[in-house]
Amino acid sequence: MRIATFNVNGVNGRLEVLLRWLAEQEPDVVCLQELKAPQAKFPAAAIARAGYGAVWHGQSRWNGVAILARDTDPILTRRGLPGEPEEEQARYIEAAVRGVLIGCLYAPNGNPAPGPKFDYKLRWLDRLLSHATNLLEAGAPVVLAGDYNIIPDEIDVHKPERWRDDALFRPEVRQAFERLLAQGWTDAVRARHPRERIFTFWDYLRSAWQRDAGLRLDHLLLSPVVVDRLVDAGVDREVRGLDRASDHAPAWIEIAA
DNA sequence: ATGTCGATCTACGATCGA
Repeated sequence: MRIATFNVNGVNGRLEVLLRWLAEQEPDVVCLQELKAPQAKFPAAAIARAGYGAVWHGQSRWNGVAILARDTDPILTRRGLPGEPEEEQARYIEAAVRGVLIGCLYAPNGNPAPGPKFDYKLRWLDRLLSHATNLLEAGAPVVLAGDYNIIPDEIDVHKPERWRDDALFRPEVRQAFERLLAQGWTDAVRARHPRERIFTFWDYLRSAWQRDAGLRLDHLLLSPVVVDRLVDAGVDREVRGLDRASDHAPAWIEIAA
């Protein structure tokens, strides 16, 4: 069973790229972020024609998250994190697919730091950590996948010194990621490739893709029972090189059925 | 400092967030 996460950067603007990748890789579960589409404009019909059921949490202009499931419908368990105000940004959705609970998240970018956007990012991560610890309690198989907007470590960024003061790499957010791991979650791609330089994002600016000046921002965190089933993990880099590509590439895990 | 996207409005260019 293959579970992937992909920040599409506009689900309608990138529909061709998304459908092509779905057809080629046939992932069983897909977490999408940055839909940039209101609830009514999610391309559910085209995605259904590709063979996927979907649940989504849209928002006009920005944010937006979705969970797709091949040949079945995800069973929605929540939209938004616990304790969020009703008018909160659309950054979290959760559903059960084939016996695995899938949390799909899009953490705030947080730049510029310091500032109100950075403060919002830290508050949002606090809410995520509270929910994450509750998810572990039952001992069920859970995958928390998405764009964390966190560079976990120096190996995850092409030039660490240039990113020292950026909201993606500040100690406060790296510590939030470490606290998730301390709760008992496993960073699947890093666990599978302990010393490899792996990126999931390349900026549109300054020919970042051509220079391979990337960052690793998209992560799949596994609860302990899922780690026991982990077979492989990786990144579909070639998707970043397609015409009209997102600035992110999909990251994925393969777990024993 | 650099300077690219998608979506949306300020609407055939400008803006915001990333």
